[in-house]
Amino acid sequence: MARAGLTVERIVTAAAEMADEVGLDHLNLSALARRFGVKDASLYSHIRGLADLRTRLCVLAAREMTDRIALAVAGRAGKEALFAFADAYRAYALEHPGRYAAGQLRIDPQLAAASAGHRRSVELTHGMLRAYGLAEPDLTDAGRLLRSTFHGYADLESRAGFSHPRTLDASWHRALEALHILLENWPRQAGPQQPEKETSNP
Amino acid sequence: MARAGLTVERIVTAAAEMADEVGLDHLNLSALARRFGVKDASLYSHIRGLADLRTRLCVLAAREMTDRIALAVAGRAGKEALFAFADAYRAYALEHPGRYAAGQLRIDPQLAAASAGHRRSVELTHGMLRAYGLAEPDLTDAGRLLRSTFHGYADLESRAGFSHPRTLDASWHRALEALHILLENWPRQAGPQQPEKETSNP
DNA sequence: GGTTTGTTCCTAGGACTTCTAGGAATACGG
DNA sequence: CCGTATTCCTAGAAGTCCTAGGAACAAACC
Repeated sequence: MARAGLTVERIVTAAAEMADEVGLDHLNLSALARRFGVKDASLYSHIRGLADLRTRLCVLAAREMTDRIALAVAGRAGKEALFAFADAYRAYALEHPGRYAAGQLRIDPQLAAASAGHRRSVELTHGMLRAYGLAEPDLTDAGRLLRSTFHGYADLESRAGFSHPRTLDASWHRALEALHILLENWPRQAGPQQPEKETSNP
Repeated sequence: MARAGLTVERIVTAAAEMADEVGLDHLNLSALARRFGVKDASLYSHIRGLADLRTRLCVLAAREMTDRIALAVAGRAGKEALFAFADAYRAYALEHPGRYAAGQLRIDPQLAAASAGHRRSVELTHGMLRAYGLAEPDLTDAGRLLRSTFHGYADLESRAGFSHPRTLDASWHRALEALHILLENWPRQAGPQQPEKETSNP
C-alpha cells in the first residue's frame, strides 16, 4: 500500500489548517490522521503527541504573525507604524483563529526563548514604541497596554460572530486613533522603576 | 447507601470551583462525579451534559462578575468609577480563572438575553461612560476599547504565570490612568453613525 | 542482484472520556 | 403503610490519546 508520505512539516501545516477550521480545542489526532488517510498511531512516529503538536503550532503561529507584522511596519514609524502593526495583528487573528489561539498558548520557556517569532515580537513592539520617544519603564507599560488591547479586541471579535463587521472596523480604527493620541501624550514615569520584562510571547 | 444529595446548584458550584482549580478546558464530568462520590452517569439526571454545564457556568460567571462590578462602582462616577470597575473586573478574572474563561464562552443568544449578568454588563459599561459625557456612537467605540483592554490584560495575565506580580499591578494602574485621560479627551464622532450594539456578553 | 538497516505505517489494546438505556434503591406524599 | 418520583446505579457504545510490538517499505551497502 502506498505511503502517505508524512512529515513533521506536513502534519503541522495540516493541523494549522484544521485548527483554523474547527477551532484549536477541537483539534484532535484521530481526525488529523483521517485527513491523511492514516491511523492515528502513525502520527506518533513524527510528533510526540497532541501536546507536542500544539506547542509546534504555537511557534509556527508566532513566526507567521511576527513575519507579517514585521513586513507591515517596515519603513514606517509613529502613527503609520502603529496602524500597520495593529491591522496586521488583527488581520492575522481573524484570518487564522486557530493558529492565533495556538500562538497564545504558554509553552516551555526554553522553547519560547529559542523561537524566533517569540523573540521578535517583543523587539517589534518596543521598536515601534521608541518612535514615540518612550523608554523604560514606560516602554513596558505602554507595550502591555497595546498588547492587551490588540489581543482583547481580536479575541473577542474572533469568537463573537458579530453581526455587523463594518461597524467593528470603525470601532477598531477609532480605538487605534485614540491609542495613537494616548501614546503621543503618554504621562512619563517620574522615578525609574524596575524595568521588568514579560515572559516572552507574541 | 446514603445519597449524595445532588442538585443542579451544587453541581454547578462544584464545577465552578473545579474549573478555577484545573482550568475550564480540563473540567470533565468523570472527575466532577468523583468529587461527589458518584458515578458520572448520575449527573445526567440534573444536567444535560458537559456542554450544558459549561453554559450554566457561563451565566453564573457573568452574574457573579457583574454583581461584583456593580457593587464596586456603586456611588462613584468618572475616574473613580473607571478604576473601581477595572479593578473589580481584573480581580475577578485573576481569582477565578476558570469561571472567567467560562464567562467568555459564546452561548445561545436567547439564553444570553435571559441572563441577568449578560444584560447588566452592557448597562454598567455604558453607565460609566456616560459620566464622561459620551453618547453613541462613541459609547460603543469607547466601550469596546475598554472591554478589549480589560479582557486582554486579564486573559494574558491569568495564563502567563508572570514572575513579578508587583510590576504587573503597576503597569495595570498606569494603563488605567492612561485610559482615563483618553476618555476625558475622547475625540467625539462628527456625524452620527449607526449605533450598532455588540452581541451581549459580559 | 541480494542483504542489511532504518523508517513508516499497521494492528492490538489499555485507560480514559461523554453519553444512553434501563433497572434498583431511596425519599416522599398520600 | 404504600404507590410514585426521583436519584443513583450498572452496562455498554463510541470516541479520544497513547504505548508496544510487528510488518511493509525505501535506501544503502556488499
